[in-house]
Amino acid sequence: MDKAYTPSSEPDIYKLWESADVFTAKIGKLSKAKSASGGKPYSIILPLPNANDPMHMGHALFTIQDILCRYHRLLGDSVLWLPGSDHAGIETQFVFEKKLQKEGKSRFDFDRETLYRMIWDFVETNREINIKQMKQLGFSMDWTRYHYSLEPAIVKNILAVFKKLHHDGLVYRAEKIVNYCTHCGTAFSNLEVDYVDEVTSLYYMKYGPFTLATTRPETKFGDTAVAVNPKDTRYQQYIGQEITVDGLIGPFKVKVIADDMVDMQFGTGVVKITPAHDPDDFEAGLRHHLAIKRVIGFDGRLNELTGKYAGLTVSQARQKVVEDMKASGMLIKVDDQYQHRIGRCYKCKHVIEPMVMPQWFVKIDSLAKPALAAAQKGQVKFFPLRFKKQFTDWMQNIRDWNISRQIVWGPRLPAWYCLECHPGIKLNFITPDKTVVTGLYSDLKANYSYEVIKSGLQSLSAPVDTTYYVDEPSSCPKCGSSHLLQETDTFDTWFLSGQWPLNTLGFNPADPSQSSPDFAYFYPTSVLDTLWDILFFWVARMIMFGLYLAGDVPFKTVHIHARVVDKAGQKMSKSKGNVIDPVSMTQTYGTDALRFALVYGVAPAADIAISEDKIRAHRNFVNKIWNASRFILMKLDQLQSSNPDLKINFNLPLFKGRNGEAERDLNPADLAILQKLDALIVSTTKHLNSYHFGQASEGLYQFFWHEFCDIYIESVKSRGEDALPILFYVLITCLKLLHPFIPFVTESVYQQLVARLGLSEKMLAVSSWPTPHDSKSSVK
RNA sequence: GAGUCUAUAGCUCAGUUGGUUAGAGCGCAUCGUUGACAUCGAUGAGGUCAGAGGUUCGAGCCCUCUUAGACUCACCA
Repeated sequence: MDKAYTPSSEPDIYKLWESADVFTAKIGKLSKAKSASGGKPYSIILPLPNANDPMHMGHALFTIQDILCRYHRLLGDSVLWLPGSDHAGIETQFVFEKKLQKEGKSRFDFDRETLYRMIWDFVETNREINIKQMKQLGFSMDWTRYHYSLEPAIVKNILAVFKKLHHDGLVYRAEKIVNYCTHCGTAFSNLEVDYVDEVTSLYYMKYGPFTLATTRPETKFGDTAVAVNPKDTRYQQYIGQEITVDGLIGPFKVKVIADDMVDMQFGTGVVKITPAHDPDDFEAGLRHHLAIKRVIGFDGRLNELTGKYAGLTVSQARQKVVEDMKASGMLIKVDDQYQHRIGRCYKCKHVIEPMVMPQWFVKIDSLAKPALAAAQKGQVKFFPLRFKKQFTDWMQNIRDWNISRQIVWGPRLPAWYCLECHPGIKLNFITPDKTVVTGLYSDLKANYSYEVIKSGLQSLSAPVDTTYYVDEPSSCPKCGSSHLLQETDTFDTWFLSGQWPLNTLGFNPADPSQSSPDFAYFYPTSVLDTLWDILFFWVARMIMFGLYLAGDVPFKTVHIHARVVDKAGQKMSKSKGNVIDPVSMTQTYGTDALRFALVYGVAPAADIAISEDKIRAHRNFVNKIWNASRFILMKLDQLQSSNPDLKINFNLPLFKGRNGEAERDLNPADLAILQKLDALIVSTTKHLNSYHFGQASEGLYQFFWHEFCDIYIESVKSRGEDALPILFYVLITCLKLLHPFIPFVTESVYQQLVARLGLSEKMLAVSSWPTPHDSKSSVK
């Protein structure tokens, strides 16, 4: 054996496991019943990484799942850990557009088919890297069951589920106010908006007979009412009246409405109502049947209804409007220290512009109720338990889910419109000579053929009342025209990943009875391990889809782990320059060192502080294991050189009588180490069963280094062959206990032992979980 | 505004139903090791477990309040 453990052998060890096919799940075919608790299906679906993502510490935390899988494999369970990767809709398109930008191009230079293919190729190259890196981290995933979210069978199922939702009356189109990012060019769900406290200005302006306070003077062109509180004695005489407001581009008239939404204490107790560009005002508009007047376009600029302000961006317009109001004496005062919350795009950080536009929604109530009940009944358990409350609170207040995104990277919604029946459909397309054309079909049909429009199509926007067909008709069922176009909106990524456990296990939404054997055997899965940040995005959606489609939850336990942060408790980010790259750490210190550092001394769901120092410390631990093993084998060498016939008797004496058997004599040092080892087996098992990985790893570290190496091995240096059985017994038992955490060094050592001792279990990864030597110790 | 979490040695953190002198890694000090160990071993310094009060025979752990951070959710212009 080399003088020190060399991580460069890790890829060979991984190949050894792969060649023995130990990670491939076998349905109901267990090699042997290895322990009382073993022999059951145990499955984990990997929280699918984004296909375009380079590996970071978040991925390295899959170690937790690997520990569980390897532990259960040793228990004798039929283990499936199913890997995959996600096309990650907006995330990927965002990265790709940045790349285009560097090349001096933009997405508007291409038709959607071309753009889609370009992103596809971009993702394919990265997907391979991702897989290679996961193997480097030793993850015992079943690569024969790897899936990608855009593979044809999965997309087919997604579309079938959409049709089922539609058939069940749970899908609808509606013109609602949505969170629109003018920079990303798409709407988002409520979850994708970050609200940031910011200090801005609050403008007090003359507004007909009133003075009112607003943060958004530039939207006044879209006002269709002004509101006061019905109890406010100051304004009683105006309620129901129509007032005239000087609008900078000429006077306009609005109605004064009374609504409880108005806080009499705030500002002057008067609020201008802009239903087209504010969520609250939109709601008020519904209550009072107000007109919706759009004055901001999807490009983030004021439109033709704003006179001289048309073409200005929102912030430019605000500045100009304020200047003009000041000049004309309409501006009363400005509070420039007004603190409030501004919604920003979680992706690009630009201010979210609430917009009224047609979108696709899923009615969520009938999906959420069973999911809520499942959490409350404990059908899905949460660990740590506090996340259950967070989950149920959210599920009780859930709103309809906007599933449509105005991007190209993802499956398009399976809905088709007839252009001839609905010439009011708005089109964007690029002609063969690379000109971008925008307009209503009714205005364009004379100059452009259907074929040119279809092949160059970038996006379309159909009025909310447009008839659609969810099965592609060859011609319009109403008018017989063949001029049909498919909706250009794509699915929210989470609509796909919400069905991930079902799709990867071979569930057939069209006919559940035709689902694959994997589904029958491994569903519901055992554990879902993830970070809390996607509890609502992903976990909630999976539970809803699982119950809705398959009638059962997708996993029995949700295990929430924390974020990896740096030594100072800061989130790792490129801009802070505090990112520790897991791949380079494995190259420097070995994968095992990194893995152990990620779980050692970490409390459940507490932030995981990682530093190169910590990884180095655990590299030393890994090396300690290597050298202790080397010492024991050298001891064997020495003894065998003087006694070639030396045989090791592995029938260790029990230190308490088993079944009334008499106690045997044991050297006090032997007795002590065996008793402590038994306690270690019991505590490690207990901690793994309760997801206390930090404590499990600490116990193993303490025992191996300070009990076994410092005390026991030191004490046997002067002893002869009588010490060998217990030396090997303790070593092998420790290798098994440590293997889930640090698979490479333990397997590497174990292979040496197999070569020297001819052990019956030839591979540690599929050996057996230890039970206490003393029959009276018990493992829960 | 509602809710949740965190506060333990210089630094990063463990401490699972309350029980004897509160632990680890890194760092620090002294000594020893070069035939298991990119070292390793031995010994040591260092904490009124955020503050105050309470329950208890007994509290880092349970309860209340205070202070300081972090996070989640929420439509106030």
